[in-house]
Parts: sequence; C-alpha cells; structure tokens
Amino acid sequence: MNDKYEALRLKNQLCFPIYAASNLITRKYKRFLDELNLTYTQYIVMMVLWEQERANEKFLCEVLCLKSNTLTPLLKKLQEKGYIEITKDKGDERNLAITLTKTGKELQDQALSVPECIANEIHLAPEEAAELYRILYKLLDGEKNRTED
Amino acid sequence: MNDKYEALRLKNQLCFPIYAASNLITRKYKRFLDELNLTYTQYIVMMVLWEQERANEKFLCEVLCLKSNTLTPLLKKLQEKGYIEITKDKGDERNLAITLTKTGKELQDQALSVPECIANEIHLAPEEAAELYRILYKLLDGEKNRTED
DNA sequence: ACAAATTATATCGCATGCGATATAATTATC
DNA sequence: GATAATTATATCGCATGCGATATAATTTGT
Repeated sequence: MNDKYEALRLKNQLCFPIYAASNLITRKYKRFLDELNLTYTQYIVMMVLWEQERANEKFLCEVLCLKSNTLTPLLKKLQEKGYIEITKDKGDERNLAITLTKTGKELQDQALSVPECIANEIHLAPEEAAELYRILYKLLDGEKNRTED
Repeated sequence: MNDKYEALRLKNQLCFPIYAASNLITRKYKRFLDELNLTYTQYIVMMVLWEQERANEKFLCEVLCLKSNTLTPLLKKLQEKGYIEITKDKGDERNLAITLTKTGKELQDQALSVPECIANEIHLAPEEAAELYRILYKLLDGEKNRTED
C-alpha cells in the first residue's frame, strides 16, 4: 500500500490542471493572435491600453500580475511593432508613459472577434465558465489581500 | 458608449485569470521546490515517474500536455541532476526508457510535504477547490475528446 | 540641504513552452 | 523486399516569466 504517497499523485493536484489549462489556452490564442502580430502576453497588454490609452509600467505589472523583467522587453517589442509609444513621464521621470499609437488603437477593431473565437473553442457551459471565473478570482484576490507572512 | 468593445475588456476574459493563476502557482511552488533542486515542470515529471517508475517521453508528453521540444531538454537536466536514467527501449529504439535512479526514488519522501505546503497557501474552501478541479478537467478533457476540425 | 531610503525601471541568467523542421527507427504497402 | 508513410525524439529560434541585482529619479529624515 502506497497510501503515504497518495497526496503526491498527479491526479490529486489542483495546480496541475490550472497549469495545463493555461498552456492550452495560450496555444489556442496563438492561431488568432498571429493575424494581429501579437503574442498572448502582448495581447493582454494591448487590452489594458485599449481601456486606458495611457499607463505606466508599474500599473501594467499590477493589473497583469507580471514583473518588470517580463514587461520591459515586451513593451519594447510592442514599440518596435509600432503599436505603442514609450516616453518618460514629465512629472516623475522614473515612470514610463505608455501610450497607444494610431495603429495600436486601430488594432482594437481587428481584435473584436477574438473573444468569441476563443469562447467557441472552450467547451464549458456558461454557468461553469462563470463559476470557474469566480473561483479563480477568489484565488487571485486571496493573494492580494493577504498580510505579509 | 463603447459597448462594442465590452467583450474585449480584461475583466471579461475567462482566460486571463487562468493564466495569472498558473503564473502565481508556479511562483509559489518555487519556494518549496528549490529545496528539492526541482523546477515546477521537473516536479510534475518526477510525480509521474514516482507513480510509474518507467515511462517513455511520448507518455510523459501526453500525461503532462507538453511537447517533446519542452521535455527533451528537461529530461536531460533531470538526468544531469542524477534523478533519472535515459536509455533506448530494447524493443523499439525510437522510444526512450525513462527510469528513476535511487536518488530520484528517494526524492519522493522529501517531496511528501509539498502538497500540503501549497494547499496552505491557496485560500479556497474545499468545495471551491473541488469545483475548480472539476471544471478545469472538463475544459482539458473537452480538448482530448474532440474530433479534428 | 543632503545623505539615506524608497521607487520605477533595466539588465542578467536560467528554465520553460511551442511551431517548424530534421532525423532515425519502425511499419505499411504494393 | 524496396519504398513510402508513420512514429518518437531532437534541434532551432523566438517569446515569455522570474529571482537577483543594478541604476536612476524621487522622497524622507533630520
């Protein structure tokens, strides 16, 4: 009897399906985002900018739960692609002012069909998708609202 | 009114919290897995081998939803660390026979505390964790049982 | 005012993750 | 039984993702 190791079995991990689902979804997005010349991470950055038009790197890091060492090079690539402008904030020169270019703004219309395309590939009932969303945000928020250990 | 863009807002994406939760969890594991000299991906490979003692790369790819171009170099690192042996299968020389070394087998006992440590860091009620698990596997299985498009 | 602490970003090194492609071993086909 | 198709793994190039560390700008403390 190996019951001692039961909790170590792959099928008893909650984290593994989260990890596998994340990989799966990134793969699925690729097909649609290639047409926009965006990667998944670049896409979520653009999504924030389509709502804000202007942001600094710290804000993007917080909203997207990423670190600056991921975003700094990624923002440079978005700049090279002509989707964003990166300038120093006039008031506080430590801050980067990230703004959309005309091309970057126009890209939003091209992206309009992406959410539905992805939704069509995820075979969950609407209530299940909603429940998944709710629990995941609880998991993520549990992180933010935690006092330091 | 920007309702046209409503579906594109970050907060209306199901995929983003999956992605963010996956990153978060990998970060959390690091603290515990560093002591075992394992990364998260290496850890889940070891988890399969602790159950199987013997597997080939294709099997690992299927179980872990990864591609050979991720696993091939990773398996070499596990071999360098002395946790696994990689040999060619006698019967079919295309297959790699991945087996645990003595050290690799012993590592399982050191890993026994990891699941509980992680569970303590994830602030979900047991029913919510169970529901999350169920829905994620439905999402992942929906993938496998799909006929080609 | 000026040194110290803080803050925002940048850089480095390592470990994935994957599409595309290549190669070697086996199987299928005629 | 030679060739074609298939299968399992390997290699290449690119894009993250992060801990650790460095740097420049601002704020704090006195």
